[in-house]
Amino acid sequence: MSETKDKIVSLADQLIRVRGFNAFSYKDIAEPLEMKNAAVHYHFPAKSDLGIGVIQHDRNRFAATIAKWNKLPEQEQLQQLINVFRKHCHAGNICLMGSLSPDYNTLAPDMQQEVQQMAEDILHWLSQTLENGRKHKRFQFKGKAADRALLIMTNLQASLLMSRVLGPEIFTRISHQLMEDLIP
Amino acid sequence: MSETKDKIVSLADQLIRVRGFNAFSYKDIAEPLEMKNAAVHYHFPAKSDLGIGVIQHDRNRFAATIAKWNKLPEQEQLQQLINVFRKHCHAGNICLMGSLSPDYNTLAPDMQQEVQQMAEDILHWLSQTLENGRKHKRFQFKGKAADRALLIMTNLQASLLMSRVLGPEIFTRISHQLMEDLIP
DNA sequence: GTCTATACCTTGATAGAC
DNA sequence: GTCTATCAAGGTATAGAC
Repeated sequence: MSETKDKIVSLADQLIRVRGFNAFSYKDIAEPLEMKNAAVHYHFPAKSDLGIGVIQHDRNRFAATIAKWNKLPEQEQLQQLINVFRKHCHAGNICLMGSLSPDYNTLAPDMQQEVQQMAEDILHWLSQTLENGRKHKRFQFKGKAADRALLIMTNLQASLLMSRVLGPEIFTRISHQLMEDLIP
Repeated sequence: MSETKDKIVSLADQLIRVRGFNAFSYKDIAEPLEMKNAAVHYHFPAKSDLGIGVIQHDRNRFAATIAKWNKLPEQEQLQQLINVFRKHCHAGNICLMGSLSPDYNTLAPDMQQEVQQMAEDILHWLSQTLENGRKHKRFQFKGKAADRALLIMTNLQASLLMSRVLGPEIFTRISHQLMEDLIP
């Protein structure tokens, strides 16, 4: 990936999180990078290509990140995930899923599929982590790990949405209570 | 509120939930109602006026609805709320908060304030209901009722988002596990 | 309350020179 | 790879007749 392409993806990622996929334009990419509208279209012909680029970049980064956490005890792995969300929260950002899923119906099919796979990625990892943590007596919870992963995932995702409206202390309260529920 | 105004608000409500505030236009309102673009502007001069109209309509309806539930035992009140969300889910809709909070940064200040108040409305009611339910031994949960309300609210809100991407069984799993956690 | 007509802007996207 | 130039389409919003 060229350096320019990389900068475009980074900026688009920010814009999606801060304003939403349907609320930014190629102009918002081109201007800060001091290039022309058409130059952006050279790298990403259609807007959905740009969206897909952003998601794939995020999925790769996520895969690399959880690989680094691999040896940590499960409760610390989860805490690391929460820290990632906290950083987003204090930067005023929401997560990609939280931004793209409301717009899902307006997205091109190939971009929809990418969103779907991103959701499956993170749920799969979280289910595994919860399951292992329970096995090692580091977590306690009722029901299936996959269902618990859904609950925690929705907590984190929507906590960023609510924080945007009601302030960042919302995130703190949610993440603390969530951890307290889980630790024996 | 005139009948026409009412139809406009209903349709705008649908469009916000299905496609998002920044992804529908006055044309999408005017055409199905067989009127002209300008006629819609007569009722709602700016798009933010329309957005505010939709939110206020929803807040009023919510207030009327919870008043009707007032005499029910708390776990049934919560189940009623879940049923409302389930209906949205199967219609392919998300909740207003779930749709408007990602777009929050792009909204006019007076519309932002309305979104904020809507969030406070529902959190206030849910906190009270949880607190009363715990007092009457119909609910069990750790921590403050206000924090628990945040967890449950984010579960419900984001369950509609995830259902849109991964299918409606996501909502079923989340709402069941959520209730099971809460019932002694 | 609704219409026609229109002003004015931004959008996503393309063609072709360099 | 980036540019200038341009496109058609669609957006919000307003003026003024009926």
